[in-house]
Amino acid sequence: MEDDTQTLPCLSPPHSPATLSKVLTLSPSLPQHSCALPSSLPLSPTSLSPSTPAFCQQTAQSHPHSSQAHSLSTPQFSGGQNSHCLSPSTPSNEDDLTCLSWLHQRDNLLPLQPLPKITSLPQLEPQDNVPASSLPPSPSKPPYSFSSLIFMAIEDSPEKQLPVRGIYEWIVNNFPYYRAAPSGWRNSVRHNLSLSKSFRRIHRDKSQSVGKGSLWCVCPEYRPALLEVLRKTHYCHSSSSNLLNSRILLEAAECGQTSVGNTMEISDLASNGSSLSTNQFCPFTTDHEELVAIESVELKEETEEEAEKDSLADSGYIEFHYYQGQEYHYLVLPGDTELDLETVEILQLDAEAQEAAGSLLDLAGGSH
DNA sequence: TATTCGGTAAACACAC
DNA sequence: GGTGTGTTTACCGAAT
Repeated sequence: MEDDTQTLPCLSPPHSPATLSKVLTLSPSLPQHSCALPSSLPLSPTSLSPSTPAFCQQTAQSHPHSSQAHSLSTPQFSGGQNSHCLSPSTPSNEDDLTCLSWLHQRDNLLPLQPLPKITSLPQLEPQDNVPASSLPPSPSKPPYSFSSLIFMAIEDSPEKQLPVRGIYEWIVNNFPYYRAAPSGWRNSVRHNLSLSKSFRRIHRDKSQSVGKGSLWCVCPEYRPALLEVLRKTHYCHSSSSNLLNSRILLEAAECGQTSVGNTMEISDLASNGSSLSTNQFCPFTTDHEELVAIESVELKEETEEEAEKDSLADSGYIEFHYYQGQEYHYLVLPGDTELDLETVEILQLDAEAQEAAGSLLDLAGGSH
């Protein structure tokens, strides 16, 4: 019964959230039992230093110019070259901001799983040389709702659609808790799929049928809401000062996209102005630098003129609209963002950051 | 206190 | 007939 997932084709990307979880799991700010690592990702004590996350090390090597990683606690990735999307051949891949690349690129996702609602922090500063042996054996239940899990699973798929079985597998692969959990959660998944308006069933052509059931996708109109839920979940469970976790799900929105254009969410932009990182989670276009500049200009204009029209205002966000090339984009910022002109200028002028960065999200930094 | 939301369990029908 | 999928209902607890 439970073995089916083991026989399923692997739908998970090479860089699953679990990967970075290796690093974050060892963060003292997080319960050490929070995340069980996939068997395919054996712990390597040498790469588990919280102060020097593996992804940072990797980035430092691949991006010598982005060495300002010293100020960055979030992972950096080689954006354009990174196969952020599971479907490299996807036509829209290059410009695809819809891919939740963060699912692959920031393994610091998983560490959020078990976070208790404890916000005490000072004593939670990262400690070096945390022995892997100190890791408790069993993972705790992720804080994400099933809707969020389903959302992430679907968004993480190349075609942005998955069969129920594929959703099962994604969850199991990325959240070890469910690997050993009673199978009841699958019922919950199905329950959510059926009950939630956020998900839509796609009837398969019988000619294409590769098994039972249908494919499921995310309703575009509900995507912002799902992203918001993710964000809130993140904040709720990562209010600690652990920078490694501070931007995980915020960046879910970075690549979010609605039917009308691309969406990027910079949730922590204002909250951590001191850390303009060059991290790259989002698969920006090759014109990213230009994109940044355009966004910056738009930020100034829209902040003054359009903020009140923000359709997301109720959710605490401000939208900034702009055109890039032939495409319409909009940038989503938290409503309480205090983005001043200086910051905008920095965004524009920080050529080095732009060079290495692929995501404004990481320019945002974060400290919650 | 009432409402909402999410999780869980169960039952049932249907398809493979 | 067994199993997986999809739907629905009900209940519970936590959060608002």
